[in-house]
Amino acid sequence: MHIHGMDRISQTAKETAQRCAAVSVLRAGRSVTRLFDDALRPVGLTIAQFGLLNAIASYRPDSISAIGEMLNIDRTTLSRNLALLQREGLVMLGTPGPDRKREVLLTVKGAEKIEEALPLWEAAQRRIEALFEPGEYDMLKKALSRIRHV
Amino acid sequence: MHIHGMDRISQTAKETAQRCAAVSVLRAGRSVTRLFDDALRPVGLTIAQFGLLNAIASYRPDSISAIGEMLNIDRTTLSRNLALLQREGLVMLGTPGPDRKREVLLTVKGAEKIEEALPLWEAAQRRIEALFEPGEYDMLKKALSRIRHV
DNA sequence: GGAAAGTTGTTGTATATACATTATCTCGTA
DNA sequence: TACGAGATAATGTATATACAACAACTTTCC
Repeated sequence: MHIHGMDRISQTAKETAQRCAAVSVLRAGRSVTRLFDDALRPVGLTIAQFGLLNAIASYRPDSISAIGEMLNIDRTTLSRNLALLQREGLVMLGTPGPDRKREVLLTVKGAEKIEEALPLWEAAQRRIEALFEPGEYDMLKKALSRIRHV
Repeated sequence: MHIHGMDRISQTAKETAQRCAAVSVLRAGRSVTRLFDDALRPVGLTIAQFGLLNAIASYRPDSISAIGEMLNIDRTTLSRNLALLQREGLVMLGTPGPDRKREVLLTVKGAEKIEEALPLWEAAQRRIEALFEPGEYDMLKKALSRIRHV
C-alpha cells in the first residue's frame, strides 16, 4: 500500500506505538487508576492504597519485601507507601526482628476502612467486568499475569 | 467449602485482590515498565519517554492536549514530561498561538534518539510477544483498549 | 573462625501521574 | 458590546514508582 503524506519515521513511529506492549498496558492502567481513584475518593483511598491494604489483609506478610513479591512492587516504594498508611493509622509495622524483617499488620481502623471502601470498589469493578463477555475477563487476567512473570 | 485458618476479612480480601482489575493491570504495568526501562537505559530513555516521543513523531500534534487524548495522559502530566524532553533537546514546543495551543515538534536529535532506541525496544517487545500464541497478543491489546475507553 | 555474599529496610534523588487552581485567550450569546 | 462558558496551558501539591547507595544483620563457604 502506498503511503500518503507521511514520512518514513512517522510511519515507523505509528507502527511502534500500535504494537508496543507498554503503551497498551500503561494506557489502560491510567484509565483503571482514574476509574477506581474516582470511585474510592469518598473514603479517602487511592486504588493503590486499597490494593495494598487488601494484600496485607489477605496474607499477614512477615516482611515488607514479601508484599513486594505479591504485588510486584519494589521494596523502596512500599517503604514509603506503608509509611503513609501508618501515618493514617491503617497499618502497623512491627519492630524489626533480628533478621531485620518487619511484620505488617492491619489495624482495626484499617479493617474498617476496607469494609467501607468495598462497595465503592465493587461498583467500579462491575463497570470493568461489564465490558467483557463471560470468560473473557478471566482470559485478560491470565494474559496480564503472564506478563507479570516475565 | 470450609475455610481453614482464615478469618472472614482475610478471605474477602483475598477474593477482592484476585478479582480486582486495577491490581491485575497495574501489576502487569510495573513489570512491563521495568522490562522496557531496563532495555532502554543504555540510550537514556524511559519507556514513558519513548512512548511520548513516538506519539509526537506519529501525529505531529498541534497541542499538548491532543497528545493527552492519544495516550490517555492528563495535560498537566504532559506539561512536565514535555518540559523534560525539551530540556534534553529532543522536542520543541511552539510558541502559543492566539488560541494558546502549542505545537509539539520532534527535533533532529529527538528523531535520532528514536532510531537509536528502536532496536532496544524491539528486543524487549519480542520478549513480550513470545509469551503468547499467535493472535493472543492482539486479543490482549483489544481487551486493554476496551478498558482504556471506559 | 572469618571473609564474602545475600537479605532487609531506609533514604536521596529522579521521573510519572493527576487534581485543584489560576491565567489567558476564544467564542457564542444575550 | 459585554459577559459568561469553554479551551488551553502552567503551577502548587500530593501520591506512586524505582534505582543507587547505605547500614545492619544472616548465611555461606572456605
